[in-house]
Amino acid sequence: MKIDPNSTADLSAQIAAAIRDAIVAGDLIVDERLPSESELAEQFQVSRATVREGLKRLAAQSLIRTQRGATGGAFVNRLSFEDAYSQQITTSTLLLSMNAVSFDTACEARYALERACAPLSASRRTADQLATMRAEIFRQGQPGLTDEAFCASDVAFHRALVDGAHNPVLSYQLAGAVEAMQPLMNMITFTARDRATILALHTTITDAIEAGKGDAAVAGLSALEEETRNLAADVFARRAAKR
Amino acid sequence: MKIDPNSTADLSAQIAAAIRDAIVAGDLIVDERLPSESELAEQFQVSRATVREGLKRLAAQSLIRTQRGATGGAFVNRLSFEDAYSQQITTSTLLLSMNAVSFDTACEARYALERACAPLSASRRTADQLATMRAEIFRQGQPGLTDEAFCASDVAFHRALVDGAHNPVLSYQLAGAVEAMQPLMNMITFTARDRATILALHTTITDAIEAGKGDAAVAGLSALEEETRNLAADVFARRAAKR
DNA sequence: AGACTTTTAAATGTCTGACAAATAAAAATT
DNA sequence: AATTTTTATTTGTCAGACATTTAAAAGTCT
Repeated sequence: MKIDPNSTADLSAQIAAAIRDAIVAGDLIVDERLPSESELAEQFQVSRATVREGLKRLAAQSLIRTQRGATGGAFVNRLSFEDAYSQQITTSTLLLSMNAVSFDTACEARYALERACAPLSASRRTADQLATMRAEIFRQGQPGLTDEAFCASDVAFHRALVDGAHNPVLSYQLAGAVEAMQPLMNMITFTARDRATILALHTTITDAIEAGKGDAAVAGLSALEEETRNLAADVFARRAAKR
Repeated sequence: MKIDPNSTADLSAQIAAAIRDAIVAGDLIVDERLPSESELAEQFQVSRATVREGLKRLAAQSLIRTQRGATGGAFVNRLSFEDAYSQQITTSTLLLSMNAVSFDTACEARYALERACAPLSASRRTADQLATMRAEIFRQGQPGLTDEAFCASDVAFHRALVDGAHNPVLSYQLAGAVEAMQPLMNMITFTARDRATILALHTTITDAIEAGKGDAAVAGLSALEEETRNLAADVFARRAAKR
């Protein structure tokens, strides 16, 4: 682990990169303790403050965790799926909001990915996941539900569908795509008729999943995608007309 | 933007969270300049060192960038797809290597996602992307290619396929899945016969993409998935037998 | 007046040294 | 032997200083 004294980059960034590389390369293994901040400072020939800034960068990416006290220090962190989820969601959300990604583009990506899960979910979903989907459908039918609550329930429904594939890697990837769409979905106001249409499609999809018919679930998702895009197009058209 | 003086969490983490929330909520917009470190220190009632540690956390996530000099400071960064790619790849790679994700699970996720792109790619790919795919196939046929180079070319091939969908959100999601598989793929040694089989499937897929036949491309990817899993199973079986 | 150079001010980057707080091991006490 | 106290180690935070970079302001020359 070395840093380049001729580089113009911040020392703290170089230190973070050096340690990160060591972790990715497997030179530092999970739960291994890094040298103390003072020792690292001596190793890299920098001050403790600079080492700390480097370590904070790594902590922000959940690559290390720190512990105070006599036997404390910085430890290589086992990146959990949960940590990765939340990072993914933050990143995806900002990516969409900052880059003028069109609703259609985001929607297309989301449903394409979700269709990839459907056949797996149809053959593997647990009774529990199926029950969650039914419960969310029921909730979505309750009168007096706010648009935000409707969207949140929608996310929960799709989350259960995705988790039904029983593939943590897929769930992780999809978490970003599904959750990042929520702010965009929240811009839509759902009429009672819109909700009824969506509900019917959710039921179609759930029935297909229950019956183990992946193809039918995929078809249902495609119909839902079209419906969602039409709804959004209406909203944008109305908004444009107002100006 | 406030921090909770009763919280036990690190002050630098709280500061980072407060600013991150402000960015996600849209209170701080892209390219907006944050107050200087000294001003933030006064606002949060902490030392400048603590503020800096918080800012470094945000910089590690590409949420801000800093500039030195008279008109410098910390600016809200427009999270680019490129930045998001590389973060995704690091995260995905570590996630797989640290969590004992089976080859089959990773492989299944990867090909499921890739099949989601295939129909879009079949209808939208540019001539350029098609040429890239053909070029990589040609490279993969060269004798004397190392296993690592073969894998790298494989990644480039699939990358072009995914980018053919012309959906940056999909490309971003897939970047992680495809690249994170590479270390796993590198564990496999490819015989000449294996390579020929893979090459044939790559050609099948490319032909389908060129002809605009999404279904055929999907079928080709499924065949490739099976082939890949069989190869891996052989490797693991041989390795187990050696013990 | 305009072009060039010098100065200045503001900001981040780094260093030093100190103290606070947490924590586990070692030592002392009951 | 069990409990309490002490000690050492480590991270978290602070204060102040200086280095470096940068752009604007001031000054100088043609």
